[in-house]
Amino acid sequence: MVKISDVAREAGVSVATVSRALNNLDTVRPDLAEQVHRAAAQLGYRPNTLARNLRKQSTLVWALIISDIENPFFTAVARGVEDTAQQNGYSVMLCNSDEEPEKESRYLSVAGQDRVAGVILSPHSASTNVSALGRIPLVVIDRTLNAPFDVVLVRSRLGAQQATKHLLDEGWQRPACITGPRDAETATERSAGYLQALEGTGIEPQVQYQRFRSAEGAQATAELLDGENPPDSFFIGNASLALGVLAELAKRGLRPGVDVGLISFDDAPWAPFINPPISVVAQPAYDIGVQAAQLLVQRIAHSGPQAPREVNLATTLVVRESSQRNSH
Amino acid sequence: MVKISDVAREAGVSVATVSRALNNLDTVRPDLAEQVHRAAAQLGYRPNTLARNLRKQSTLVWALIISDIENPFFTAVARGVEDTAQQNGYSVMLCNSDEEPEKESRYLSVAGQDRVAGVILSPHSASTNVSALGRIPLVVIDRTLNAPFDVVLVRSRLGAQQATKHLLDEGWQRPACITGPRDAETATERSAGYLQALEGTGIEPQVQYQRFRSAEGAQATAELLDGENPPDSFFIGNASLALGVLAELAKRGLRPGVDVGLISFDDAPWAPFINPPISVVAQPAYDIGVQAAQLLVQRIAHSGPQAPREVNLATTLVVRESSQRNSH
DNA sequence: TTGTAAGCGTTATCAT
DNA sequence: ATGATAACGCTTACAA
Repeated sequence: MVKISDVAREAGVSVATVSRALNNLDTVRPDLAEQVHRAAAQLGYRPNTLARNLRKQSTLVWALIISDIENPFFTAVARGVEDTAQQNGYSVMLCNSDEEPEKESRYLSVAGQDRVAGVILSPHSASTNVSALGRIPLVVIDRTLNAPFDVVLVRSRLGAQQATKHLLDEGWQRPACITGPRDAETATERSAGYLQALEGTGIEPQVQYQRFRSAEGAQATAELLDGENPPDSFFIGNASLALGVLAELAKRGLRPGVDVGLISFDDAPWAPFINPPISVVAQPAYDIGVQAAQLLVQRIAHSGPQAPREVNLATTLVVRESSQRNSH
Repeated sequence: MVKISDVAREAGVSVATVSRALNNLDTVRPDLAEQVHRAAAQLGYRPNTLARNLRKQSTLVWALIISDIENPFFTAVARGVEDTAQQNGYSVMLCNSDEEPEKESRYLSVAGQDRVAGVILSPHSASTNVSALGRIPLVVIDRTLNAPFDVVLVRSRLGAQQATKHLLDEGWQRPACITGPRDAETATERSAGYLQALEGTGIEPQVQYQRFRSAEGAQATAELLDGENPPDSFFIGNASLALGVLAELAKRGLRPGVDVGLISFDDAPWAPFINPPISVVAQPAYDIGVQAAQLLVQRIAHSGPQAPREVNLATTLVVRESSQRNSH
């Protein structure tokens, strides 16, 4: 393996000059720099990242710790992070905490140990302990933390309110809300928006808090429909829940967009293609990733203490057929 | 930051002994080892991964380079790889090549540069150049490479044949095949299985080669249905295509499982939940990840030249409603 | 502007 | 079984 001293010999300069030239430090004479670059190219020199890391006590790698890699929302976020990282010379190590606190803390610990340059985290809970990171810059996404860090959020509540209002505007009379567990901020923000939309309408709110999974969506739907005051439409807190709702409705022969109204959070890949196409509240997932990455780049650059920043992004109401009346 | 020499002083031994004790090399007296561990714990010693990497010229990180992070198949693979890596003390850096050769080669280059301990790759094409990896162990998945490496594959052709035969057994008369582009091995293997199933039946095969995307699935369906010999059923090469097919069928008022038969490769999360539930050829995606990871662990352990191994996994036919006649 | 040399914190070799 | 000590390949004071 050709190293820096080989390049130095070939170029007839010292290793320090080679290092400076290769890192484009403008304290080196242009012609010498040129000479060094030629020598490096000729010998096929590849800097040894490992040595560089040890010397600088840091790497050019980010850790992106997300809570569910099988959720299309997070994969879109990941693409945003990755593209932006790339542009800034970083690689990203994608870690899937699978909503398990132990996995999450192990990844946090590995990130600290490996001296990654920065971390982007969608925390399992607001009380997630990030002390293992030491002074490594951190950006939080999707949910807030009980500590002052840069964070990128979406206005979930507003999106939920708009979706529910849309249901009402379409003429549905009794919308219900099926969302995630009470201890998930994303879940409660969405039900809060739903409740806001119902304020002053005289409609009695019905909210089901379940885990963000298909089976639970089906079960919640069944309970609501079998209840005293069966809803005629649904605002659903995420795409997995929506699948379960759809299955239960199909089982009962209830057609979305005709017999029942339906709108869901998150624009899953399947939403536009199934029958009928599903109306959704789309989150700017890719952009969340980009914004978080940009905050991280800045945080790394100005490593001094700096007030935490918060970025809030808007959702988009995408009206397809499932939320309309008599669309068939 | 407390380092190995601090532990050495605290324990009253040399740094060499500390290193040996901490790495559980049984060449150290038990009581001394005990003493070292206590000292390390007391001081809160955390080994510096960066120094270790430089010294060993390798890391405890794998690169997993997949071609599409938004494809549920690959995310399931990723989970299998990650869990197994974890168990063996490795972290995994997930890289999304997005089917772009340039991204793929950049990741290959970063992996080589960063001296990762091993790489698992779903190559964009059979001629992907992996020379940037040097002697870093490599395991290939999903598609083969024009070079002798360990590989984990699925018996796609057999799965496709079974699916098509199932369509025939259900009484469908003219199944068509919609699959990926001709230069994708996974695509052609699936059409090959379809063709095999039709051999000797007197049925005229109809195959559409398209990109693995929803829009193309819709278009192919339209072309087939508007053709001279419209099919009465479809064997579809992957889940994205299937979404497009479903959309086109809905547009024409054709109901899967009643007016038309339908079975698709890949058990997407939405497949069981939509109306009607979709029959599929399920790939053992998680297990592919596990197997690939295990091959990699072994390859790393026995770094000497060793004959490449090939693991072939079977698909599972999952019959739901879309492939049946008169299921309603 | 350039060169010399001192680390960065381990692991591994070689004596003892 | 243990201890000194030389790498690993780079970056960066400090000196010139």
